[in-house]
Amino acid sequence: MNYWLLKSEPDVYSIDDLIQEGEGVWDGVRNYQARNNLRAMLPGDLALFYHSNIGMEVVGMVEISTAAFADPTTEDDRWSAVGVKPVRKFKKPVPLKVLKSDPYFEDLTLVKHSRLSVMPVTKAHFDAILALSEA
DNA sequence: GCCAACGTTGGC
DNA sequence: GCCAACGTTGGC
Repeated sequence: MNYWLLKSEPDVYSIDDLIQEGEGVWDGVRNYQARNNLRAMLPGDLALFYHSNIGMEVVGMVEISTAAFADPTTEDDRWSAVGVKPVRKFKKPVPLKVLKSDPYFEDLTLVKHSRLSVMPVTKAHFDAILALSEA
């Protein structure tokens, strides 16, 4: 079981959009490192859902429902997509500001490499963010 | 709206 | 294969 963080601009695709759909396709990734992370995902893996630009906070948790397949938004077979299902939306989202101000998260990729859109998260960090969402 | 960080492209 | 130019992302 692996843990991840998925980043999306909410005015393009938000956690509410995913909840409304019931199941979504995480596509449109055009970065090799992010794509490699998508390809390492397995059904049942859990991911945090982060809203970039607007909100700038971790807003919920999702589950990977389908392992990587060809990205349907392009003919180019270099790119991959995965299926995702909502698990829950946080009552109390966890702002980037909080993660940045806590030394515990200084190695979190979201903090260190803010441009990567699909990244692995350690179980410890994952659990700590869940705990903050309930604090 | 700006700009730093970073990835990609293309000329050499 | 290097690197300058350029485009994009995303925080501020």
